[in-house]
Amino acid sequence: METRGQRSDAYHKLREAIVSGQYHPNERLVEASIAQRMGAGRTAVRAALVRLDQEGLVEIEPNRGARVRLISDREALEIEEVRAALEGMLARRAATRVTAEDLSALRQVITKMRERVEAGDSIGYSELNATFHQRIWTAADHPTASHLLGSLKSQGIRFQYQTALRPGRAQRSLREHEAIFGALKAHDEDSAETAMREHLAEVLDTLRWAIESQHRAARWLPG
Amino acid sequence: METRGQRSDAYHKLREAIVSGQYHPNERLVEASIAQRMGAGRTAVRAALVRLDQEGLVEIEPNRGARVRLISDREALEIEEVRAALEGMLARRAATRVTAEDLSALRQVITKMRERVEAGDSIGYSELNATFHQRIWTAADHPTASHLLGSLKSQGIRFQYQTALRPGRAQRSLREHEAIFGALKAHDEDSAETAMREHLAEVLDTLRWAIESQHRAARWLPG
DNA sequence: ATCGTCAATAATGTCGACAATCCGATCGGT
DNA sequence: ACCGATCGGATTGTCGACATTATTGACGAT
Repeated sequence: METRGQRSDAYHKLREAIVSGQYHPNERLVEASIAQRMGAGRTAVRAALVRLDQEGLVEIEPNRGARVRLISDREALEIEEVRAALEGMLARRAATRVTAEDLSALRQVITKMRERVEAGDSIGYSELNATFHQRIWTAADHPTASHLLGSLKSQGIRFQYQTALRPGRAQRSLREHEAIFGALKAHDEDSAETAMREHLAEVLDTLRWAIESQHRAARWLPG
Repeated sequence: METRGQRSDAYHKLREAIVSGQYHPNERLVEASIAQRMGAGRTAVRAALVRLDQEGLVEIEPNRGARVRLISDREALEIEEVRAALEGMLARRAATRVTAEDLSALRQVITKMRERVEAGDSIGYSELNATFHQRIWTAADHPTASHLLGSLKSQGIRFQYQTALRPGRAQRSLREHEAIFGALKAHDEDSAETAMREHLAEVLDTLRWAIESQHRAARWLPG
């Protein structure tokens, strides 16, 4: 029965396409073409767009259609700030809840991170970074916050690798992660939260630097 | 020339109706009847429901329709935790950004709060409470966080007045607000954040108490 | 050449109809 | 009386058609 998996995942497909960069910021999202491209009806696509709009990934202007929402520099910084506040809280919670498996998984991630740093592989490092943080989310066992963080993350995706460009950042970042790990291992709530906050404060600074240096570059090569 | 203001505000209307308690948790939301009741087409109502689902106010089960989402006790506590983390950050930001008008507005609110406490008017106090916090949001000038807080608040609406039931709570709450105000007035970031965090930690405790005492009551009067 | 007007086109917004699905009730067998 | 199958009403899901609205480009007046 029904070989084709035509479900209501127009939403998931479209979301994935946007997050993975197949559609660029400000690019128009025409219902008909999307519908055709992913073999769904216009109705389903419309519903997906409404959801994505509510989620902040897409912007719908009445009678003018939908486009991929462009996250401004300022907004990216705000997102990072929110992330810091939320993850600080999660780190605190995680400190009293991490299981042995969590800790061993985290330790493994850190080991791989160290490899990546020594290999000078920034993007590999960034990905491990993401899994490290997400493991803490699950350890914290806090669906509400995790959900929000996931949503914010996909909005900030455009800035994901920007922070890795700063020279020497990876080494420092690695040390910060080790500090977080240590606090979690010791089940020390306060240290865990502060370590996480300090880490994300650094990230925030680095992001500010990246954005600033981007502006500087744009001024040299106008157009 | 359309005298009737039939716009796409099916969403706003429905949202307001849910938040204001016209529809109870778990109540079914039948597209046809809602459409009729608010003079919109089924299409618009459908779109509104999708948005509300994404927003967390409504739950759509495929082929089974939409109902007002019931926020569990656990979730209410999680929401309050997130709120604490976010508002702590906002208080810190506000400390360096409050204007003279902000401060005078806050002072006024506190004055009215004191009146309400002395009059024993818990619900009047709760409303002032909301305006106090929201004024801080605007002072913090942080759209991303404010937006999230607004959304969370409407989800937790069911528990809004629960915390006011605890004896003596209002007096303590008032003192906490005064502390926050003092820190903001002094433009002291650290104090502002800690004051806000301590305040919301108290609120969280009170909420735990309220939920617990509710359970206790339910055990005595089964059914 | 510049500006405004207007038509042609493309895309969105909305409606009605119908198919698919679910829920409850009725009915028959044991 | 109990249980499972079956039918009917109610509701959701989807499609196609059409009206509405923006956008583009051509045209003509100044």
